[in-house]
Amino acid sequence: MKNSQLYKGSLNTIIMKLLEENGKMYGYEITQKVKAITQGELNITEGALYPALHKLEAEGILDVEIEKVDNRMRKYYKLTEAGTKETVNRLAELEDFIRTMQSLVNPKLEF
Amino acid sequence: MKNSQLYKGSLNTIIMKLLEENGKMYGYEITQKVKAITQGELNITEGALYPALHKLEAEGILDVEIEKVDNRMRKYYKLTEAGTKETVNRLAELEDFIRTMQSLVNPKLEF
DNA sequence: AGTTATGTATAAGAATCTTATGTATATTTG
DNA sequence: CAAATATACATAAGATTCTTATACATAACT
Repeated sequence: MKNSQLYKGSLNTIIMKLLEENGKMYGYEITQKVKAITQGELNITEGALYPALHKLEAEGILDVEIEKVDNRMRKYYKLTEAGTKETVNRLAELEDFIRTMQSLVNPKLEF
Repeated sequence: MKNSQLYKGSLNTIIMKLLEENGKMYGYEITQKVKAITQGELNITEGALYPALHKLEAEGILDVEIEKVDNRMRKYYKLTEAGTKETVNRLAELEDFIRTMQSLVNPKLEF
């Protein structure tokens, strides 16, 4: 998704957070949204996104709903009830992670 | 290194930052230092650490120096000149990454 | 007419990490 | 004193995640 290896492992959290915020989204929409929010910093590739979405669906985190718009297929994903709960955990983990990395990189400061 | 997948890809940056700060360190020392700094949050496994050190050495980022202390072997690693330069880049990448993740998770706030 | 944008999908390979195992010495604990 | 824990390095098999390439299809722009 980026030249930097750091983004590895963060895709699921990103997807879940966006869905929590926007209710339902389709794959292509997610890629564009992330690109916009990060001002081009982060480009999610399809090869990473679609398998991730399928896996989250298989795990019961996401529900899917197919629509046809302008004669093109769209698969809208939204969080299940379990997915909504899990998102809370994932976001807490992300905050812990960021705090931990800050403490490693900036050991002098308090956060 | 942790139950959370988020730490994937951050090991190299962590190693390089610690070596930048402490001059030279050996593997086991790194694992203990990280555990201490993060108050147990992050435990680097040997299966991740040693291959990472070997690779950084092969890439010319690290130099190695073997010592024998208390009849036990220690391999001290330190940044090469190129490694020191690269560390600057990696830390900048980490800050960008953290900022980007913040903007995704906390889109209302400014950073 | 050809390129770009929209939209989803998968497969091969790379990279990173987990888990398990192996070797060896020193120290602590029951 | 024997056993467990700590110190110290190493690798191999497998899991997971991602990149890169490819594939299909329609819409819009140039």
